[in-house]
Amino acid sequence: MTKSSLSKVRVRFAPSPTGSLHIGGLRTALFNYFFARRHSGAFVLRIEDTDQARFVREAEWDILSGLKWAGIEPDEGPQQGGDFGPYRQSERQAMYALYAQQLIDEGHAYYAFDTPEEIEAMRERFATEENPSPKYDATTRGEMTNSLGLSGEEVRERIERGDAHVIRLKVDPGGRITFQDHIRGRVSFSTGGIDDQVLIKSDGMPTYHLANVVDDHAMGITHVIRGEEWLSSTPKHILLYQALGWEPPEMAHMPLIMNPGGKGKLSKRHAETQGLPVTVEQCQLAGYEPEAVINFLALLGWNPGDDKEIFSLDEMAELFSLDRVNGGGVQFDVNKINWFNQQYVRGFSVDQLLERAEPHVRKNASAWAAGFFKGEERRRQIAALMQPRITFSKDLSETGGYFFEDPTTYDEAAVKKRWKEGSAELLSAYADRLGAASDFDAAQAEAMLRALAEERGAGAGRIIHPVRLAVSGVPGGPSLFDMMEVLGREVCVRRIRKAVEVLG
RNA sequence: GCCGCGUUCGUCUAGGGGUCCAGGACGCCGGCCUUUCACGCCGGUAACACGGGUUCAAAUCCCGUACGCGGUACCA
Repeated sequence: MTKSSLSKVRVRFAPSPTGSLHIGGLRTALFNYFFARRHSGAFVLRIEDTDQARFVREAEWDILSGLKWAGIEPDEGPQQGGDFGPYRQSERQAMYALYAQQLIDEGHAYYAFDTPEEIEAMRERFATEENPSPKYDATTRGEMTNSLGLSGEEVRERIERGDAHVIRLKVDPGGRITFQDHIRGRVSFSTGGIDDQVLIKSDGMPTYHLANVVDDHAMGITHVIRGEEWLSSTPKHILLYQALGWEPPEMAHMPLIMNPGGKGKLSKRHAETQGLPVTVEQCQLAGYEPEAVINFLALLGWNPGDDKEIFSLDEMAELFSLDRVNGGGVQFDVNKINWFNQQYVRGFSVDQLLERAEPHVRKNASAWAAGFFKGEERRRQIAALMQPRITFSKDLSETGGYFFEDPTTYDEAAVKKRWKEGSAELLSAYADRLGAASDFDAAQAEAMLRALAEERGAGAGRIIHPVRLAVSGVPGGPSLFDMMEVLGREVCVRRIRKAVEVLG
């Protein structure tokens, strides 16, 4: 019986607050969240702020709001509290110091006084072709300044004097660490390849390794689900669990999201050069719907085994299983995430679509954006007409401006193709009839147009296309007559006459 | 360099000894619908990294090679 099968599942998402929430991080959070929900467990947020140099004040807020946007709020965390707090590592320092001391007392760890320069010198001294980067480990620690070689007296003296020092784990090189990874199966490392890991840094802060192990244990974490970049740290962590006399949690290392092309982890730098949304913030700005983003992210490396692709958060949480997560890295495909977005946009009710578009429209200062908020019913008509033609809800605020403003230019290629000899005359006649008609709606506009075409012995297309051009300025868009009805008679007549004047 | 993980259409994947001359989705290309553009529908393109085993039978199991990625910090 493993520990996890006996106790309630507890997982954690443990980002360090160094910047905005990366979608790779969101995906890790998502998988943890799914696993927790699937097993009726708890999803814990822990902030790993032990690196003072890289700490970013707003990052914690950013992470939280990113998770909230995605719909996965933690059950426990710095904001929501919980029985295992505090949830920021900077507030748990005393605990790390306590266990570090215990490790020293029991001979599993030692003080080291070497300066970075001295360590660098050691590396240079022992570097060979086969081993270009020697480690601080069993083979070299005898050469260094640490409590293993110094007398107890001298160690005490140095510490009291305030000499900079760290605490290192004493790794026995003769062992082998083997563990069962839920995604990769059996994974095995020789301890000979592991250096004497720093546990407490000279500023008194714990390193990731110590803090992580202590907290996962103290917080009752049963399953560690994290990115593959941690796989080779896992034996260090298991060594720590052993030294502390604790049972390690279950492990699962997720495949990484790679740049398009497969070169390296998806990076912010890459995002900038290729315009990819790499952070939650960028996703929001680009107008992605959260449902699309989480659906896309979840299916990167995981799938429930059938052909279905569109899943709600709840469905995924219900179906999720670590056994169905693949081991290989996955490339970010902007086409696919756009397709997901389009699927969700198309599935929205008109009111939902409008609701999603609104914040984006508000940022748009154009005259027509102002017009967008004028008539409720009209806005709904426009949204309904545009819905099958857009990928992002915010496209409502970026294409289809002709619903609000008269076109000022006419698509050149379309003019060349559609504006023929006689177009001007036909359009003038059509405008006259529209103006004189007793009624005006889509059906009327169409009937009049077709009647005119027939009278003149011309195909309806000879009028439809130039009218579309006159009315919208562009070659594509919703059904011409629906569009005309929404615009209203006066506007249509005005635009047609204007086009006749401009295009001759 | 060393250690670890990975490798099915361009991409995300199904499949885990016979049902696979490998299925789905995105993309791309054609067609239908529509006198627009989309949507939708129909069709097409395209893959088991390579080499050895094991087996009556291998995409599936084993070994090796290649390639990719990750790690190799007082960063997480």
